[in-house]
Amino acid sequence: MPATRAQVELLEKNKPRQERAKRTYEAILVAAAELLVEVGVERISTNLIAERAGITVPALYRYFPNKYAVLNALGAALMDVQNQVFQQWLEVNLQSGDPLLLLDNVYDLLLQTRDVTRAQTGGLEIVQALRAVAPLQDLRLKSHQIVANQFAGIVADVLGWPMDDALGLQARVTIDMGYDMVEMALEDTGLSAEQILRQGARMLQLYWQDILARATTKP
Amino acid sequence: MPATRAQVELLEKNKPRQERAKRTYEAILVAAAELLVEVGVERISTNLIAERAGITVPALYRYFPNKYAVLNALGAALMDVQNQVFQQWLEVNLQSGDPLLLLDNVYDLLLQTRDVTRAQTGGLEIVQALRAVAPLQDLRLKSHQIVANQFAGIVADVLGWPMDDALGLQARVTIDMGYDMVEMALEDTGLSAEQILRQGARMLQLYWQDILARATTKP
DNA sequence: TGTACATCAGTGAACGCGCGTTCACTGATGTAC
DNA sequence: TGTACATCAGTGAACGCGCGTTCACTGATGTAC
Repeated sequence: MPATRAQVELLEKNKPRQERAKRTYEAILVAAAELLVEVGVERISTNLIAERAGITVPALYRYFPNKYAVLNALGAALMDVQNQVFQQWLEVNLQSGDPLLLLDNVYDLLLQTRDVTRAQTGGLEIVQALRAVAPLQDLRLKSHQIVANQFAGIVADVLGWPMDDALGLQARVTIDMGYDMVEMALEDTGLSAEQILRQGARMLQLYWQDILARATTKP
Repeated sequence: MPATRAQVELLEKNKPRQERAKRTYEAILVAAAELLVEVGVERISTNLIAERAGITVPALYRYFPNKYAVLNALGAALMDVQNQVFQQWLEVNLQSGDPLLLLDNVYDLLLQTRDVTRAQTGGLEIVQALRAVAPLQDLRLKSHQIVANQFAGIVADVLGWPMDDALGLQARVTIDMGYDMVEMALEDTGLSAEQILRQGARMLQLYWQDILARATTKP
């Protein structure tokens, strides 16, 4: 039964080789992002995307097998910049020598992630589509998994802890909650995004202080 | 431009009056929930729903003006049972006399919310649809808002605090993160839902312990 | 520096299908008498 | 207790439209010589 949902080809077909093709490819992604905002996931279509991109439909089919592949490309790009923000945040805060600095700067990370997501046209709508559209769900889940593993690895490394299931789960919950906070900050425009993220950062900070406290107390 | 997204009639048309009609109405909701799981939000249609419900399309139109109204009814029902779980949890834990008991039983609340969401066919998919489909977004946001206000009111009441913006925001972040944790527990079947919720409960617990500690320290 | 030509990129036209929506209608229900 | 009838519930048929997808094709690009 879930066969209906999972059997969707997401891989891109021909990679653009010439200059003109690269512009077309980009135009497709830009058009798709705009339409995601304007009409929503449930109404977006290859016809609509091609028209907005200023090309004919068969031109789109040259690069993408269907609309899910377009959304997948959009989603992959967003996951990528989000991951890069995390990566860079880790590096900056680790090279200071004091790993506990990470805890103090969670708010910065959330804010930067918010900024980078908001900067992408349809950033929020892309994340929401990754959640709601079955063939795309793996992308977000795997991406969070990777970031969480990296985070857990560093915690284990810095503190000399074993990289066990418990740590893995704590890292995963932390990462997912972080992204959820950013999503919340973007979803409800009636609330102050900064204040939400400040509370969220505090929550994660307290969580890790507690994890650290328990670990150093026990042995 | 967002006019394209917002101008969707969500109100139901004729309420079912006779017995037969009530069965039809129910069959529509059941069919829609099943199809949400099987084909997803982007593919669900009034045609599909009517066929699955064993009625003709005009019969569906008798009760709902479009598919969004069907999803809205489904979403409203789910928000309702989730709110009832919260309501009951509050009552049970407050009548004990010690309001701090609430903190110890956050895990129970999360677990119960998970259970009730999972019990509804397409429970997770409904929540995801409420996030991703613009005309439905208000339903989830307003529902969380109401629950958060109620929570803030009780905290203010029990502890004799002023019901200010800060408290309101803290309550709102708490509620939203709670639901996000439940969603996470249902989304990633590769992880133990119970362990996720245990970590999530711990996070919220530490957060409120800190809020309480700061409040009682200051004056 | 010029051009022939292989390859890449995009088009126009066409298809069958499922979509949402409306209509005048038939049939079912339940209650007033 | 029986039935006439107003109201409620559901049908069949029809519509125009946008959807995804494919085809044989023309046109653009860039590089080998």
